[in-house]
Amino acid sequence: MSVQPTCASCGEALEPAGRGRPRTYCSRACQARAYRTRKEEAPSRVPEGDDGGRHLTVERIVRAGIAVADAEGLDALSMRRVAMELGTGTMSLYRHVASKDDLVALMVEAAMAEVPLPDSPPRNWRHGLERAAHRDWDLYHRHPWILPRVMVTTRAYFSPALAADSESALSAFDGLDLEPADAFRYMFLFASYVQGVALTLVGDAEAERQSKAATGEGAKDLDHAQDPLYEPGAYPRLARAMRAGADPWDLDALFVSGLAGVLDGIAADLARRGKGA
Amino acid sequence: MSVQPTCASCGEALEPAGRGRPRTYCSRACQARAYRTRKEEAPSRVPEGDDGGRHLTVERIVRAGIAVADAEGLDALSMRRVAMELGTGTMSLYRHVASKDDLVALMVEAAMAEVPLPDSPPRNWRHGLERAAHRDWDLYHRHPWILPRVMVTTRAYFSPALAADSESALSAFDGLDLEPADAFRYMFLFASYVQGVALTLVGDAEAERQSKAATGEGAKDLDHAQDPLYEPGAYPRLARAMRAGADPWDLDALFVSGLAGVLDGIAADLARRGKGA
DNA sequence: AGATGGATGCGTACGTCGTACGCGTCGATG
DNA sequence: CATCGACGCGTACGACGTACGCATCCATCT
Repeated sequence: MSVQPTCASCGEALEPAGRGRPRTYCSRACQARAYRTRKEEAPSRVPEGDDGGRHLTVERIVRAGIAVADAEGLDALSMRRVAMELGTGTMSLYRHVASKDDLVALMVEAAMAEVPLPDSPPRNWRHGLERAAHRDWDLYHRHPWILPRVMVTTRAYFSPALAADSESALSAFDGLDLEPADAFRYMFLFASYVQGVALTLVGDAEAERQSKAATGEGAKDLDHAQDPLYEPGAYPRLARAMRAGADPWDLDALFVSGLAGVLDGIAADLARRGKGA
Repeated sequence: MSVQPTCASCGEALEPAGRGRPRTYCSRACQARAYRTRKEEAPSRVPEGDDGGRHLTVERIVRAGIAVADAEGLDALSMRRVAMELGTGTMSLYRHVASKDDLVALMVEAAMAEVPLPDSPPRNWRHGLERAAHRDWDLYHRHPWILPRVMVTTRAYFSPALAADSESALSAFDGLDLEPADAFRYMFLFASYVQGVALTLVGDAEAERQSKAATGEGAKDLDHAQDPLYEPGAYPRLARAMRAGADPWDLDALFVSGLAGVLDGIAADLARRGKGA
């Protein structure tokens, strides 16, 4: 009887998994099963509707976690902090959540479920992708902290919400009779761009929260004086670009502008393949 | 005399900065100055060439840190670990490095400096951006751990290497007589895409290292049986795409394919503005 | 030669984190 | 009324970043 940890779903032995965070499940299949069974066995003591606030549930824990992450970033999320928020002991959380990793995964699911997927078919593929892009953009605006998690999800974890998101984006090409591999390539280009911009958005949000906490106010525009990025000299082109235009950091405008470029690129490839639509 | 921390460069008071990691410098200007002075005052005791290995220097520390991060990921990087690698006491590192945050910043600089920027002017803007893209791609292949840092750098930190990278990419448009703001928009689109793909690359690298550490071998293709992403059902389009083609996870191929799309998009916008080149 | 003072190495200690373990208490069921 | 599983949580351990202060070394100046 060694101290080897076991998969929270199938109970099989689970290697310590190198130096990274300890794993909770042994495979994506196991994680998916855990989600399913959790949803099925929900009504335990309280008949589900009753949420007076006394009883500790997964939903309450996840909600509290999301509140903390929204307000103060993923760095501020600790099990002790969530427990304090709920007025319970730290270890009580582990009755409902397998690990911190698991909690964050559940938070991502819940946060993504909050922004609905479009349910009507798009007018055309371009409209479909634009809708999908703005949905994601909205998501990252509300919950910037989901990005670092998304970035690891594709291979290591399984996320129903993320899969549904991809599925929805892919459905934009439904009528076009594309090769599945081509549709996948387009979606990959599209999703990579959106996530790439999200990186900047998240970095901005983080920086803004930090400077807000430090100075008590949103220091949106610091003293660009002696900021090396704004001084011509080492980076003349960059400096010119940073000073130019209204505000190169109007991320929303940059996002839609770049998105148009991405869609134009896809359109060019579609035209080359004779699938105009 | 309070316990308030001070900026490592200008010595000014530095607010605790919310919940995030404690800051080391009070502004990008201060960080840039710290880099400059550090480079100037380098020859202290040992005349610089002598690197028998006995003496502790910033370079040795940074090299050790990079080695650890390359081999085991940023999660495995701790001050104690770096010190052990160098056979010194943990706190000795702080004589040469202001904080862990500072160390990571220096590691990013060193890692990026290792892959040279092109020094000849590009044949045309497309060639210039392709060169830049492949340089970044090479970078993320060698040092996946720099991405989470890059993602926060734009606003909160200043990185000479990153600025030089952007400057180099911008130079692709040199002959075209573009508005600075337009060139910036193109670069933003381009960089966002590259970073977005890098997200997937990094996630893959992380997952691979974990499964390698766990099973002792690179489990490149797990049992796709009962993997919910490969089973038609909940995600039919996605499942079809995942099964389709040779290997949808040939990231290098996906990268160049998507890059072509991005460049086509930029070309379309250039043509619309009558700047064909 | 001896004194001095800054630069350097590092041991100890504090407060944080995730979480293993085990005890106590409850409520539903026999 | 006895029992037993589900639940809440107090304590403790080994990681982490790093503040602080002492010891040592060497270049310099008397």
